[in-house]
Amino acid sequence: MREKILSPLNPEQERAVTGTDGAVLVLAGAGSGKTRVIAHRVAWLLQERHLSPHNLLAVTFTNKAAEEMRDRVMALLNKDRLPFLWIGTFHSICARILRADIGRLEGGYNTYFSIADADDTLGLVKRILKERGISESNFQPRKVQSAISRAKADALDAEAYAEKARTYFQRTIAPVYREYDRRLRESNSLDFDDLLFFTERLLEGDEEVRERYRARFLHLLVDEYQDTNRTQYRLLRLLASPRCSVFAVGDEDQSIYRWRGADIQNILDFQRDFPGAEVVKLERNYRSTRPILEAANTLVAHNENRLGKNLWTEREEGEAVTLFAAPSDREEAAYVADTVERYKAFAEYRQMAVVYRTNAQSRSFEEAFLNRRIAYQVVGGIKFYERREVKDVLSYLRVAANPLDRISLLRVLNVPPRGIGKVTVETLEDMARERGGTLYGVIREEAAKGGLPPRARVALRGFVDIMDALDRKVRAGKDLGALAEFVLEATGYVSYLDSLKGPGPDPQDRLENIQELVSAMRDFEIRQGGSLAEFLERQALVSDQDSLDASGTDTVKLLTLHAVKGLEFPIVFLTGLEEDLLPHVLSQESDAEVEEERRLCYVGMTRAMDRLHLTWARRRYVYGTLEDRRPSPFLLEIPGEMIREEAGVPSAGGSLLEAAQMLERKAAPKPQRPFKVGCRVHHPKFGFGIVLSTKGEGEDLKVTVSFNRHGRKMLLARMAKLEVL
DNA sequence: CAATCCCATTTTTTT
DNA sequence: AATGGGATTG
Repeated sequence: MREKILSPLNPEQERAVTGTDGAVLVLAGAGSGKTRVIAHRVAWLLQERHLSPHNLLAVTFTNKAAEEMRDRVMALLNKDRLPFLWIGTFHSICARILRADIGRLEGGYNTYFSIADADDTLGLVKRILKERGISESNFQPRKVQSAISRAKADALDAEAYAEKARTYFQRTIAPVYREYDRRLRESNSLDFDDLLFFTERLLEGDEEVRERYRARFLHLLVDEYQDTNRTQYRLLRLLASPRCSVFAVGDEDQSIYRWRGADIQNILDFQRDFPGAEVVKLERNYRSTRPILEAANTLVAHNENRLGKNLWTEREEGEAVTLFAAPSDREEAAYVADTVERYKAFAEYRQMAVVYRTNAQSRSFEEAFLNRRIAYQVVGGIKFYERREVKDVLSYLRVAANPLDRISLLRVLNVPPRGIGKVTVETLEDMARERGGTLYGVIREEAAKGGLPPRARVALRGFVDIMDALDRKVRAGKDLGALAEFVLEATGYVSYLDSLKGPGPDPQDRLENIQELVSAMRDFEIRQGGSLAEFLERQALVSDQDSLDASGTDTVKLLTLHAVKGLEFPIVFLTGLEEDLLPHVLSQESDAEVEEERRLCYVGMTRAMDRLHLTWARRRYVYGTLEDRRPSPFLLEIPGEMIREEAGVPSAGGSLLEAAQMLERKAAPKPQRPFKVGCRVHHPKFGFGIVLSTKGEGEDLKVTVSFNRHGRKMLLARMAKLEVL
């Protein structure tokens, strides 16, 4: 057994696995076997150090990674179950902790709390802004949402935020934040940040709970440490007693979630935070050939803010990395599809991946693959559980599980339309406020009697009857699939979908999505034996990667650079290597942002085991208009001799030299089109801003600018005294 | 109250 | 290109 755990490891990996009981930081380069190190460490602790599974907590980045980790450990130990071993994402672990003890926090939450997703919370922000007459053009809901999220990551609740608010923006949204939290509270709902933030407050404020977990967890193992945020860091410190061993694995070169609050300083400061920590570097790469690794190493070496390491591989021989400059995005897709077909002679589809910066780029590839009948799967994108029809059905179930969930209740009250209109809803909300009762309670009262017009009352009655019947089925312990089917049937959802023809998604597709939901619920019931509440929680916390089908159908994977993290493929197409796409237009304000984009590129390159193909397009459709594109500056950071240029279509020359010239040309002043999307401008009255888009030309050139202080304005270029900076 | 039409805007990445 | 919101109409 001991052999099984240690023999597959190289000396550095073994040192990490068998390392001290103090803190350990494993700096694991791409493809150096970091997941393996955690799995083997867990197995080692259980087997050789005789720890109980009860004493370990392993944190992964996705639920899928958690499952794989558990499988690996079980295989190493020849066990077919390990029920007391906690493995999960920060969010799912926090949800679990809160289910047990959220009642000990102030705020009146109970164990049936719902988890509000990004869509729910955005809707909530919009409603609040509208109610308060705050202009959405100056306070974009998205910005407000992320400010609230940021505040929670900094452990600032609404009160603390209001106190600290200085800028006009902060002072305006402080009450919005307060109202947002109030609404979540009355809905017995938590957003993603709350899951972490509440757990922090619970552990910090409640000694008994804190000591319970501290006494339990003797080892904390954290994967992807470079992408933890400040709250997660504080949680770690709260959970770790002085005698607990913290084992963190990560790679600062793969930190790509700064925009979500991840703080690369966590990993850079590990040795300071955990004095005496042992540091193990894993620099041997088992994945890629030398040409691939060399190109990737050279690129990422341009970053300043890194610990630095030197990845090497024994796979000396290998095909050169190629670069293809396509005349257009269509032809880029055609090139990829053609190449996929050629590989198909000796490789499987599943061994190939097409990677891009933005989800919108998947389209041209989907079209090309559809044409050539290449089987593919888009990972992520518009997520399954965010599709409207799926959310509608889920919302019924959410109300059944948590009747206080007002957000879900308002969503389905009149879906499919049953005659409960805006006026009625407003009346009901007023009544709830006056009587100090819950919205759901008021609806039930008014359905039975009350002062509403008869038509509205009958409509309410219909809704309440459905919910009552659903409730009975939940209590009777009906299986999950049956619950979903009941919702469909009782609400007449299928014929409602039929009536939705016209623009928008094909009703047939929507129907299939719903059927998919029903079978996902069945599957969950059979495989995990889970309850409705467990299904809803799981569902709320799935990641893009969780949708990667394990069923093993042979498909080419299409996915973003973020979604591809942690995966590997024999053949990788890294596409859209263009200026303003990678690095993205919206991410070049600071060096830190550009460095993150460079890491993103590095992550994409290092996914490839045998073949890496880079592509870009000279012209591309962006929001429906054809744009001229330039190659990504990152391409010039990789020496020409490390890249072989593909001729591809004869008319397309496209050499690195040419790329260099184009970039030089760009550096020189460009008089003909001064207002480029993304460039900074100054206006005498509105101050500094960024050009969002342009319209028309010559005399009629209009420029849309997002000003720092004054929001979005559309200006006539020849009138406004706009100065390009 | 619901359906229809028109206009404007757009996420870059997601637990 | 596609989607969502707002206003308008039946």
